[in-house]
Amino acid sequence: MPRPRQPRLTRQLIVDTATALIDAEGLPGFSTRRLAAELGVRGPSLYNHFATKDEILDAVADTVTGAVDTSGFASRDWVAALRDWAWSYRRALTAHPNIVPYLAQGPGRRPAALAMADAVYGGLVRAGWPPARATHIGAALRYFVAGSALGSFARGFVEDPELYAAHYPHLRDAHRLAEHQQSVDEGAFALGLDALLHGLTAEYARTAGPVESARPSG
Amino acid sequence: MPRPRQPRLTRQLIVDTATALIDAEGLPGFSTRRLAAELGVRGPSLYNHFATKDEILDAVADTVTGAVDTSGFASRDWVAALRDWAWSYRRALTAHPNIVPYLAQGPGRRPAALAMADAVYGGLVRAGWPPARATHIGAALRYFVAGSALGSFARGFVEDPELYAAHYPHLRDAHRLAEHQQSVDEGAFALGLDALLHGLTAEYARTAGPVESARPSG
DNA sequence: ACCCTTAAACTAGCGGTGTAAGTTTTGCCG
DNA sequence: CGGCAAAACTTACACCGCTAGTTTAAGGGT
Repeated sequence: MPRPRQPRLTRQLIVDTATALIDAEGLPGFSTRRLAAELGVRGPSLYNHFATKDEILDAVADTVTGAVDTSGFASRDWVAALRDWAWSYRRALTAHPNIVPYLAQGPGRRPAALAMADAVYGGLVRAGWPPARATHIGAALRYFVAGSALGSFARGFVEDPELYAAHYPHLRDAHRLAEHQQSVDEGAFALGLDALLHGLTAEYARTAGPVESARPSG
Repeated sequence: MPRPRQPRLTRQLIVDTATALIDAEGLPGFSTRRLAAELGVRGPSLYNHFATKDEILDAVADTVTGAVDTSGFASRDWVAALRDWAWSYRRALTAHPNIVPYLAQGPGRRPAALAMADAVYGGLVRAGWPPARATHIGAALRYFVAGSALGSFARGFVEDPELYAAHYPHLRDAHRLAEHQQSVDEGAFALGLDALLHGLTAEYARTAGPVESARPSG
């Protein structure tokens, strides 16, 4: 078949369909041939629009990351900004959990991830954190959010009571976790985030300060 | 070739070789044929010892998790125990970073991961944390450790200054992160862990208490 | 109005993957 | 010592990412 009157594929259409496919069938079920079939097309046609499969995945990941809101760093104090950002970040990832293992490996060349890192780092430095500390804080929060979206604690447990009862006495009711999965994960996230921010606030009082009153000695 | 005088393969030998191969070439470079070649064998022979490739990966992941030390929960206060565990957990994962994306998806049916979860949960409950809180704390710490081992913040940046300078003003020196990768990641982990534990200590003072003096209400 | 370049689909095919099926020979147990 | 299970093998299937070359339509230049 030759070139059609109207192009059947667009980068945008490919990315949207890929996102839906990954959401529906997971990363292992996502192949270029399968994606092409979903688009009514023949596989290699995708390579007219993307150079590699990873480039498609990067575009999907970038779209997901693009939904994260970092506007708090422009308008609120750093603790509130971090909290808003972390929750927004988490919501963006849990909306498409299957892409997280790919996405979590690093910002790489994805512009949205870089813009996010830039906004967080800039906001923290503006709030008076030393640059090295700002990097650490951004990384630590990213660890926590990515980990929470990736390894849903509850989802990992198998629904087979027998498996646990025998050998792991404290986990006797672990299979019930699957029922409360969302609430367990959200509760753990809320607790951990609050604890993190609490600890950072204490650290801030000890070592950092507003930009206009730079600390006198190193 | 028929059955040999002495079996050439053992589950243990397969797991060890698989671990080394994954360490050396990463998850994408790990295939059953490649592993078999490394063992001087023909590919399908592995299926005499493991049912699927994932079962091999589970065994590798379980061995890695088995190196995590949870003994602190038996001998130290809960804060020190959590700290020791988190660092041990992190060391175990960063020793084999390439398996982490697979491992981080959940404990599943891997006994070492389940034993670890059991020890942490039990230790926290013994220390006076309400069961639901103990679950949340274990999960939160796991998020943080898995996230830090998975998405090394520094490793994710590309070594191309131009890429950042143009569009992300605050990340102008991001490419330098690659040079200090280990120190950035460890610093971020140390900061985040301390903050988490600080926040949990405050929460403990507010809501929990030793088992022998159970709170009177709610 | 025509040519020519480029775009966007196609088909064919390469080397690789996980794994199922069936074969062969050995070691061990009754 | 007969027979069965174990552990290697070969063959093969369906799928994978991706390359190469083909075909035809779209669109810009003269």
